[in-house]
Amino acid sequence: MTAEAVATVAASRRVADHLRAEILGGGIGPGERVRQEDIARRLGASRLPVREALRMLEAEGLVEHEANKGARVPRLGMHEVDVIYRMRELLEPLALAESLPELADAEIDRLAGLQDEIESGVDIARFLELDREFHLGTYGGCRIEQLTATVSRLWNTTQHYRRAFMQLTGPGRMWVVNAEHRLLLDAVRRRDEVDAGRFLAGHIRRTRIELSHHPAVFGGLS
Amino acid sequence: MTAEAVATVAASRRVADHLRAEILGGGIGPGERVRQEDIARRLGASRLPVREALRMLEAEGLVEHEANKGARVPRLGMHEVDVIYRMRELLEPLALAESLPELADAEIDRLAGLQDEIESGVDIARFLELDREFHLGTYGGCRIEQLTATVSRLWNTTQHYRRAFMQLTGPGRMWVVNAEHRLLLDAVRRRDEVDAGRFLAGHIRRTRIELSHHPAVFGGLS
DNA sequence: ATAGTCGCGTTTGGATCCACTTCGGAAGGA
DNA sequence: TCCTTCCGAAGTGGATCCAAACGCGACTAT
Repeated sequence: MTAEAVATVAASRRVADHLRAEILGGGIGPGERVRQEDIARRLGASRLPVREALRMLEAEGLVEHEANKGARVPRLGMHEVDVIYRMRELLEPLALAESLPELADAEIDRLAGLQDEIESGVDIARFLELDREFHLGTYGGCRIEQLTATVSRLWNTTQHYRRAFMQLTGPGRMWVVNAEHRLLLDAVRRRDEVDAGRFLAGHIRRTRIELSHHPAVFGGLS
Repeated sequence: MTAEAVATVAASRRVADHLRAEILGGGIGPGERVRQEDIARRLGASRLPVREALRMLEAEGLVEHEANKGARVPRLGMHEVDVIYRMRELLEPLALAESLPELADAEIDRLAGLQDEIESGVDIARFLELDREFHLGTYGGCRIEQLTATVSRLWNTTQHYRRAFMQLTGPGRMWVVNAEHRLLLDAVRRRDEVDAGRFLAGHIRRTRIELSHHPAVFGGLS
């Protein structure tokens, strides 16, 4: 319609990006249906790229698909989220070790800047964005597609429960997060993969355990 | 064509299953292109379900997609396969621990039967099928979709290199595999997740190291 | 009054058709 | 002779149209 065809990126990718952002931002929420025609009209595209986009998101674990019944955002139980966090404890130190030698100093500076903004006091939505950008940023040097893709999937599928947890508990224990991030950053700067991996695994493990103390995060939703 | 429309399974799933079997069976091989029209004509379907199937397989890591250039089976380097095996060392013991309490005795008997057939002496193609069925079977009790899907992906993307390795080295050290499988099976029967996890990690690690001693597996391919 | 059944609307699944990009080859000029 | 450029074929991306399946509501019969 309007002159939006500036960059000829594939429509299916554009749709997928939009839907991903909407789901991660909390606009859709677990258990909610995603109707093809709605999305198509809303994004000004045909249903076909929407279908392909939904297949991609299904691959990323962001939606689940049932034959003749359409797509919906999956609803996870506490145990499932717990195991996904255990997977993160195992995989992310590996991704970090792969990334460390390739990580440019300038990039580490940028990550430190993100942490500065986190400590400056931001709202929950912004914190979730920054935290994600910070951690995934530390894996930016990892060239193993399978590993980075898997880690992203694990982050994506649990995003909603991180938000619910933050909304439930408030910023009271944010100082712990900040301390862990600072220690992690320092180890990254020293290119010390052992230290960095230990801090990282501890950071994820502590979050997992705190999550398990708040079952309300998984019970009461939209 | 023929009356194959017995069960009305979605065409896209049928296409995906067929392609997956063909790629895992070695019919397509790394670096090879997968043209939509070819597949569509060959399976008697339109190009649309083929496109959706390719998107699913892309999600499973079996093909990679480039805009306006189509899909091809990815070609992995030695380091990439090495890291994927490290991921397996970390994740599969977790999947096994999740699976063990739910695994029925009858299922364990069936897995032992698979190992019997492996030891009876089979060709490489059959061994690859049995080995895959054996290991993934031990994770059959794991109810965490993200974990089982990830493990399957890791198996899928490295299948071709396992085949190349077997063809290169022959069945000389098969007794090691058999011993490891037997020890693993025994620990599984005892529902000992610590022992089982240790044997499993060792099994994967040994394979990874042997693979790394044979760079020819990654160099010479059609 | 309630439970079962029929039927219509909504939504997804699939096929055919058209447009755009890419790659290979041939022709022309330096 | 070799490089450049243009053209055609092939293949992918996208849109519209048609068929099939699920869900909900109304109606009927017991």
